[in-house]
This record gives sequence, C-alpha cells and structure tokens, in this order.
Amino acid sequence: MKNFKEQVYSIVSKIPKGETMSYGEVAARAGAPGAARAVGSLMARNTNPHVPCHRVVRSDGSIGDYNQLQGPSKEELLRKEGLTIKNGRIRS
DNA sequence: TAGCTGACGCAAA
DNA sequence: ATTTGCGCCAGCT
Repeated sequence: MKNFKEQVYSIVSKIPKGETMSYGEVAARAGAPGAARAVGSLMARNTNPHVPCHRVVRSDGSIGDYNQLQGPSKEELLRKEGLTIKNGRIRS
C-alpha cells in the first residue's frame, strides 16, 4: 500500500472470482469513501491491466463501462464468472 | 501549481 | 421503475 491508487488495485485484485464490488465500495476500502469517481478514473486510465477490473461494477447493479482491454466485455466476463446479467444489470 | 476530465453515486422529478 | 441533474475525489496534462 502506498497511495489511493495502489490501494484500489490491491483491493480489486482481491475480489474473488464470481463476485463483484461497486466502485464506491472499493473507494471506501481504499480509504477514500465517496471517491467512486476517482476509482473509475483510475480504471479508465487503466494503468494496471492485470487487475480484474471487470469485477468492479456500479452500485446500482449495472455493469458500468469497460474499455475491453481484457478482450471480451465485462458482461461476458462476469457471465463466465458465474454471474447472471440481464439487460446490462446484475441479477440479484 | 492549477484546471480539466471521467469505467461513479445519490437525490429529486 | 426510469431518467435527469448535481456533487465528489483523485489522477493526468
């Protein structure tokens, strides 16, 4: 751990397969509650393409955006993880 | 150093 | 249940 950014990558990397975490949750865990936007910004610049950023979704249940750096879209990856996506939203 | 941008979040209509 | 608007934080140029 070092800064917000490092924390975020660390936390995202800790997300178990088949599960998702909202940007806000990640931000809070990183030590910056309410910095969901900042997290998204980091993912967007994606300085760490090795973290499962596709497991990070929006708090409202939508999968959010994705740059497809890992190949397939988040929705597809998440489905492979065992999650159920309906209309771009994660089914409870 | 200051300003701009953005894979978000929540409240209101 | 959906859509629109405003606010927030950290990083990058």
